[in-house]
Amino acid sequence: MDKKTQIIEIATKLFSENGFENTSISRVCEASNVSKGLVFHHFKSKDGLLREIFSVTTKKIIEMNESINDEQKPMDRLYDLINSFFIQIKSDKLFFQLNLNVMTQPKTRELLNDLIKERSTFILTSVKQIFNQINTENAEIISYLFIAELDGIALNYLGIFDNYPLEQIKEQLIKKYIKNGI
Amino acid sequence: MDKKTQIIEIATKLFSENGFENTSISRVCEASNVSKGLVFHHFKSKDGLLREIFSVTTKKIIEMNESINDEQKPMDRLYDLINSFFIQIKSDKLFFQLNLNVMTQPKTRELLNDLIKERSTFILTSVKQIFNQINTENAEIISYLFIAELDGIALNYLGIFDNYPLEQIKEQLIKKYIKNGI
DNA sequence: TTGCACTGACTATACGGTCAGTCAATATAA
DNA sequence: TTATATTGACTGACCGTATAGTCAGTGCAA
Repeated sequence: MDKKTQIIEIATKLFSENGFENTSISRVCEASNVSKGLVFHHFKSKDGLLREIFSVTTKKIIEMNESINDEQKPMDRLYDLINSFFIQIKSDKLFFQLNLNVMTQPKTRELLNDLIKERSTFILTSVKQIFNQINTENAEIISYLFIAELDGIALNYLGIFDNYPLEQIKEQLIKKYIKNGI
Repeated sequence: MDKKTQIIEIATKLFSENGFENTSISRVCEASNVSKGLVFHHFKSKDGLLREIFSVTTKKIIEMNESINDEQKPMDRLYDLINSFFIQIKSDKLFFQLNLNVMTQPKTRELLNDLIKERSTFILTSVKQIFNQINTENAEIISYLFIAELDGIALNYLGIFDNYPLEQIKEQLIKKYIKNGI
């Protein structure tokens, strides 16, 4: 494998597990069997490495979204969205962990500000599109609330509550958004 | 003012503004006109200082809740809860910032694990009590979702979206929980 | 021969934490 | 009242360590 890609992958894992500030470049080098010089050859700084990681992740999110965007009915797309969110949050905890981590730390949030804006705009637009097609009143505000709900669930599940009843919460969400008319 | 209290207050402010990992004890000392030795005289470590800060904050939350817990109707209490959340989030951004920060960083989350559990249990219990009195079906899950919504709103408002339409989101929340029957 | 991925020893700096000691206030004893 | 002992808040120089980042140089593919 390309060593540059390898550095990105290992760094993503370590940043997720230990947090960005608590992961030194030396540890990344150790874990990926690469010299310190090489990291700074490929990335202009530790901050630059994080930016690249965040960009790569955003690309993945966009690709994933495009692959789902079939010609389904909007209600089914919403259902799929909720389902895939809960699947992801269970299987890829670290990914969510890292994103929460960098978005809630003042320094990294500043560093990634433009990339965060770019990503969140994309997500808002996608969700709003669905609610618009469902013909929801107040689609924009409902979209904001929907995103807040998912983010809040991720936050509470990953960082706050023990024995978080994910499955029941998912059912409740589906009931709320799919079965009732919001 | 007591120098110990002063250290706690200044440290809270700096940790909130710059993040825990990005605030050195030296900077805390500078800002509060106190020697390094004194900080370690009062607190056994930097981590210990953070734990004390978090504890103090939890105490404040509990006190605040108890002062609200009048003999109001449960629906009014829910209304008050939502309102005071939105007032707080606007006026005390830094406070929320710090709490999100320490709960999403692996190292600090570990360090504060027991305190986070204690606080979140208290919050869940308080909210569940209200929904129980309203006679909500599935009060526990509804409580989890309600808390997730508020946390998500805080996260999105403080860390993700520009021009977050707080006021409209508040109205929508009230409509959902108070005017409709959830 | 040129260019580029790659190395690892090196530097400057900043960090958390320690420690010997100062000083003022309080308690004790005469 | 006066002299002495004890406490505990407080200082700042100091220490070992770890960090991000540099750079002169190596080896290899085109």
